[in-house]
Amino acid sequence: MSHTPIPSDLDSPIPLRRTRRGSGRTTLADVARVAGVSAQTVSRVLNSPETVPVATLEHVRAAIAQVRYVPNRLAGGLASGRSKLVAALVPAIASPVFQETIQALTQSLASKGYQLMLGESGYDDADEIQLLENLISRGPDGIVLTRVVQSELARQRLASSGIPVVETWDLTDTPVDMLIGFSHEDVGSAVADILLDRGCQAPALISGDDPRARRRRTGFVNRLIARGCIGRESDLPVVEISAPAHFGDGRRAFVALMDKGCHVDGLHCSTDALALGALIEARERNIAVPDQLAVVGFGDQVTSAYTSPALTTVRIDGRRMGQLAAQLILERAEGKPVSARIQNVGFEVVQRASA
Amino acid sequence: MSHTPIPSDLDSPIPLRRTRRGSGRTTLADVARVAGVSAQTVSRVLNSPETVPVATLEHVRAAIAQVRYVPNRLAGGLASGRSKLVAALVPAIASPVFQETIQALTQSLASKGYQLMLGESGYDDADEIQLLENLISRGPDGIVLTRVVQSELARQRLASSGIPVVETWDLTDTPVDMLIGFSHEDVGSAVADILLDRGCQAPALISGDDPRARRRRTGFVNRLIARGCIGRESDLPVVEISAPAHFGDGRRAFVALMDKGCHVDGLHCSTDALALGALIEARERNIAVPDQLAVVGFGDQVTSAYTSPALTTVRIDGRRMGQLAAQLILERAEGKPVSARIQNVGFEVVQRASA
DNA sequence: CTGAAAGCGCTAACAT
DNA sequence: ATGTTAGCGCTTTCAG
Repeated sequence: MSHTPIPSDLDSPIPLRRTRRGSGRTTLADVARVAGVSAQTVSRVLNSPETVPVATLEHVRAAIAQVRYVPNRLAGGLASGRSKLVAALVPAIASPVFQETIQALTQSLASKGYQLMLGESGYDDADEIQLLENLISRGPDGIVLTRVVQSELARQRLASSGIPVVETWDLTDTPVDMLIGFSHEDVGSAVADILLDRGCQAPALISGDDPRARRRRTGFVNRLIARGCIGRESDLPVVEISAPAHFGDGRRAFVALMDKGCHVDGLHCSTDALALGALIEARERNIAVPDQLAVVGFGDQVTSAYTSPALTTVRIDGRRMGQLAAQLILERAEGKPVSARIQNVGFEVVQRASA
Repeated sequence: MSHTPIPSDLDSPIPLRRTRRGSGRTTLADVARVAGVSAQTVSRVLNSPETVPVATLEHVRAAIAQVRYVPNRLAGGLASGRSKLVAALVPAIASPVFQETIQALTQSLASKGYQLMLGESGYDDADEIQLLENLISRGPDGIVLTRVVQSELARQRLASSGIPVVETWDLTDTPVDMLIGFSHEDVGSAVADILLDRGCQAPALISGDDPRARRRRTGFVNRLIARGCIGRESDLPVVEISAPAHFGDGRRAFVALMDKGCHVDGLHCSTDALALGALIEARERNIAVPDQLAVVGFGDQVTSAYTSPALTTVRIDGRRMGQLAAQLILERAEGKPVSARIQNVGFEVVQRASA
């Protein structure tokens, strides 16, 4: 109850209750003491230098350097409500598909002193919520998802957290908050057009089983039907591969397709990795690409331009999505008006030798 | 000055100084109120459930669920000194080389409720320190570096931070703290042996320019000299590529090598990506691999097993390094004895068709 | 322009 | 087994 009962000259022998030992690390207060100013002034030097006269600025900065002060942003974040942390949730970290996005995010954020926290959700939604809660509990200033949120519970948690959310790599009519993506259905249609335009009559599909690959498949099938190439969905030979799909899967899938005895003159693979596998297997079987078989991938991996024949594919600008997502979150975090909550970045058909 | 001057029954009209508005989010105290217990008990339910009787446990958990409480780990971390955050610093996020390590780290940490913060250092050390300070300021419980720390200043900062540090993907006699890696020199020697053992007489090298690639080069050259294949370093035709090296660079480098008019019957490329490029270009030029030219890569990317001919290469267990790094940090964080501060995980030569 | 006080939401230390 | 109290290190608010 008593505040330092009586200011005596003697060292108080009365045990001053208990005390928690500080971490021992240098704090703002230490800097303030050395510089002969208040902690507040040091804080201002760090966070709003424009409000401090140059003389003070330099003096305090010298003190900071002298004591090798490293701020504690956990404390800063707690006090200010801004952590300068951004969370990103990716289905698979090792998938080349999302790397440009992750890299662009990291770089765009780092340039403003923000840091990325990375979480891996996997392709099923089992612990999506747990992961999200763990991320939210760290008070990020924004959350970037490289897909549309699946479960209703997760959507609610995100919405009620009040944290800016950007969903990417997809479109939806009901985004949680902000959205930067492209239409997977349209990609499917565009690929169908490539094959039909070059005269293919017997198309086939090797597809992943994640929701987005499924939607590309839908777009592909619908366009084939619309243009009279096939009568109904079941007319299209399809091999489905469970995500994450690799090179070897494409090779095996192509074998499976051939074993079915299908005649195929146009093949769409739902990732470039699968397409490369198909390409290799076709060569082994002396099937000429593109003359006997046209092949179209998706994703435009770095390697795809250098295969022989070079792979015709669909290029997605993952880097741009990462940059835009970072921009939206930074704008929100700094209270600026947000450029555009919903953006369709589209895609680009890359015509190469394989189709 | 005054503490609630006179406890009166009336609502004090005296303005109670100022007050900061809480974030509005549900706090421990809210849960405590609903459950009719103290905040401390709720904290114990969350952090050391084994010390709480089952009845209380269930009661409090019900309250937590009811008010949809999400803990604030910024506050928790500040109070306890443990953030359950681990920082990782990678030269290039998009490089396939480090993906397995990042993924393994993320997964191993997530299983214990820890979260990964990712930083990209680039291949030069310009802002290594700034990045490190930014990461350190977030109070991580551990820092994983996918290389040996370069600058002395960075080493000091790391050491004085008191945070457990694991350097990976390399060996050194003077680790900052813990170390999990393999010898790049030994990799170079091993590759030289592969080529020499199959009778190559005119080896060449396409190499990256980062410090580790340079050390593989040294090991390669020294073994060639030791076995009498070349007389001195300058006898070896070398094309150096600046990191990050891609597929296309390998192709161009091989062109450069041929343009020099070198006769080459054995080629080592310091990454698989470079080797794949060389393989493609060799095919274009009707150079038979491995009969006229043996090719050995480094890294064993997923695609390397499926090229034609399949690539002989050196496999590094990035996943294992990530798991071990996570394990060491978790052990330290939980005050357990640490398994082994320094571990050489070695590497494996993967003999395939190209050599 | 600078400083003092209060408190962000939580856990450690002590007390019961 | 549970509660009380005092901070963790910082920023916000208000007062000069």
